[in-house]
Amino acid sequence: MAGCGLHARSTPRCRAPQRTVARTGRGRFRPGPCVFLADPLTRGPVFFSNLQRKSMRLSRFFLPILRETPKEAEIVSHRLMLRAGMMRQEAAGIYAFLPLGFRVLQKICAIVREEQNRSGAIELLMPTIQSADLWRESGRYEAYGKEMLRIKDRHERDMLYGPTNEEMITEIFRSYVRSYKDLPLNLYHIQWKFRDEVRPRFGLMRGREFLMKDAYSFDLDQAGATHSYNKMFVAYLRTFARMGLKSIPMRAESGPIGGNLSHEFIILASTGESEVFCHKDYLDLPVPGADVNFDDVAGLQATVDAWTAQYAATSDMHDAAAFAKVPSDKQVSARGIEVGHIFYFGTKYSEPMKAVVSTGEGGDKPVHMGSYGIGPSRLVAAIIEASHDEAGIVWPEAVAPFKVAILNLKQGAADTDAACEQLYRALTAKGVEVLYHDIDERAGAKFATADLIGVPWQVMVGPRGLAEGKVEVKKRTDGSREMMTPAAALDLLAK
RNA sequence: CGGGGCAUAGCGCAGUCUGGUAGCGCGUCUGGUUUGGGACCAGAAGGUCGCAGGUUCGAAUCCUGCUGCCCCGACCA
Repeated sequence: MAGCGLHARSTPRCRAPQRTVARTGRGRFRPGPCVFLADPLTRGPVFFSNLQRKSMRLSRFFLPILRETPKEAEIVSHRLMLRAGMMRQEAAGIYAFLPLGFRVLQKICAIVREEQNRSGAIELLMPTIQSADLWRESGRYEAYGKEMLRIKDRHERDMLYGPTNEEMITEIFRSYVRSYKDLPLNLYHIQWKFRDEVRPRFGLMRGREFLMKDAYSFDLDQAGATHSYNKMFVAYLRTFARMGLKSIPMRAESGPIGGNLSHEFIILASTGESEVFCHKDYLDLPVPGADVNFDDVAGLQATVDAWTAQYAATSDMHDAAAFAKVPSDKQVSARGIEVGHIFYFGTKYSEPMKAVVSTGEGGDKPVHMGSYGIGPSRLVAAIIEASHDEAGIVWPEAVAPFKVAILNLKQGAADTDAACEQLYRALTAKGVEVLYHDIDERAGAKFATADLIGVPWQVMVGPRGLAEGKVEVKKRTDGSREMMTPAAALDLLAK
């Protein structure tokens, strides 16, 4: 399915941290309902920023930490998400996001939205349930197979839980758009999808229900479609970079349509599902800034060219001979996880579904389309795969559920309680997202919890430091710590 | 869909071979002592042993069927 552009075929192999080895398919991204949360670190539009509480006291939060790992979890991200109380499995491949996980999902969605919007795409929201008739028009109702969850309503009408939305968006487009003057157009939404995998596995990495951001572009001709494709290409580079990830676009199977306009965006993670091969230079290529001009056709093309000039392929597209031509000191073979997939498929749907526009020269012609997917729910897991250590998750600041954790090392003592309270209020007042660990637990337990849930900064407030008027600030990424006055900590963390 | 495994307290497990009325660790609750890397003592609560049949005086344990979940493979335009 084109929609499939959004995912991919796959063949990966997942290496769990210690021993597990698993294979995974690539190709999907799962998305979900979204609430949007403004990322305090970004410029750009902010959406519904007040829907989410900035700060929380752990005593009033819902954070079911597990000390031991449920045995069904094999890969790191799955284990850590369960232990950190981020999600819960409700059925094979179907998960509930608990508050902590939901916050991360929202952060991811917010970044995806901002970058989609920046590139000129427009958000709408299509339903999860679709009519089979729509799919009969494109011929995919019969072609899709058992992966599609088919449902009958009370009137015995054939319905389905959407695995993707090409048909629906094409139907919407053709209902309103008649002229080339309304092009180009790129519409996207972030919605739950369902693909009834034969074998769901690896937690969020390959579930059946998943949140997906899928965008669909419409252009008069291939040249226009290429520019639309390039816009998404650049938006994707920015999106993943903002999440603290190094993503590398890799040429993907273009399928029966032909052409070479399809790329998978792979992030490197030692426990990644698939084997990837690429030129080392990709690791240092600069990502376009927020001021990139998306209307600059030549400029965008130059950026895309730079990002596709060198060798980069997943194992199933790997060409050993071509890779051998890369200087040996520049050869990188690693593991990766597919987090996005963009695809140009021309008139595959517009033709059978008659999505045509007048050309200005008399007559109509089917529009050229492309579809572009990102899997926010899969990204939650992918980011953990790419960023964790023995103690737990290490969130990149942009997607962290909270920026700071305040650990009261002696709950109930007047001085530490007062210092924590003051710091909590001051940070919150400055808009910093804080989780105040105010439960009466031993210091060690608090350290373990904070490390596990991966909050970027920990402020430890204990009698020892307070005696000198100081608190200790620890950075989760490298474990470095420094004693400083509460005022200095406030300064450091609120900037 | 083929192959393998698991299902006993919230989580991790023992008990099943050799039927006799369910146990350990963690967690939870009470009280006390503790308090800078997952404390200690004392006490307590918590289980249709996945479901349904069968064998038996008696089934977590043996037999049959079913369901769910996990892993490997196939699949993943």
